[in-house]
Amino acid sequence: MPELPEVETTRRGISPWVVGQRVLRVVVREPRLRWPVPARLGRALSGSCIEGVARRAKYLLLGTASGTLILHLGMSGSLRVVSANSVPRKHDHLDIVFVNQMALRLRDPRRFGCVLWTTRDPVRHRLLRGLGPEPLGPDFSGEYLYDRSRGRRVSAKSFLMDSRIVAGVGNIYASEALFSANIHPVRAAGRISCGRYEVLAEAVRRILSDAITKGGTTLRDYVRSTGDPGYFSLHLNVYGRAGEPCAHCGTPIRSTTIGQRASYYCPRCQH
DNA sequence: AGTGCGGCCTGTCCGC
DNA sequence: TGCGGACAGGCCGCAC
Repeated sequence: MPELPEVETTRRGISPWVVGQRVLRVVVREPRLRWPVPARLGRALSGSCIEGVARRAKYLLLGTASGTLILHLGMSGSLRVVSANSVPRKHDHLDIVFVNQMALRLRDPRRFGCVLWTTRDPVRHRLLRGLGPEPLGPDFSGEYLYDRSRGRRVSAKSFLMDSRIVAGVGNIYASEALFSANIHPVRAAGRISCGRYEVLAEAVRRILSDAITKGGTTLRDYVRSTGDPGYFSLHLNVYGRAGEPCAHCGTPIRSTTIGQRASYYCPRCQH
């Protein structure tokens, strides 16, 4: 499942292969993603150069002179750079074929991802305009979380996963960051001190940054004719470890459901 | 406004 | 061994 670090690693992995390339055509084998792939995509992109690949939250933004391709990998999406004539496998839904006979190929078995086109400033697109600050950007801090959380009764975990509060913190990283900051995931967001939010914000930054650094070793996997990008394995302290001893105190890790999401925490360390 | 939840999908895992 | 069913999971969009 691509979380923010995987999306950032994907961005870095494909950038050298697509930036500056001219689009020859777009091949859509399966338009039924989360939203239908726009029929005008081929017309819009063909003949244009990809000028840059940016990221906002977990959205990838491929910029051209006339508009921006907005791409989300959903739960199961991946991008590879392949030879344009390589045979697509099952779930290879879309190719952006370049003049140099390479192609950017989207694979997404569960089709929770999306491919959209906008001619406006992409950050004003309805999917992006309401997003909170980037967790690795300058506007994200403990003080910011503290200010936004006053009066809020939602759980700390739901608060941290609310993309309007901070963009792109997924289920795994929310559990891990809360564990690192010793904050119980169901504690009301409005009842956490500024100092504890400072620790939490720093934990979010550190955990995401470490994961991106680890992803750097897999960059070459984004370019090959077969196989998938190898998502890196993280060292996880609590996620998926129900029943296992806490690394700090040995108490068995517990799992519960918060906002319909699996959540993991140490009942002794987190409060 | 804040909060909770339904729904979209398929691969994987479990029990029979 | 094969099969059906439950489940996971990002996140939008709706209902209250």
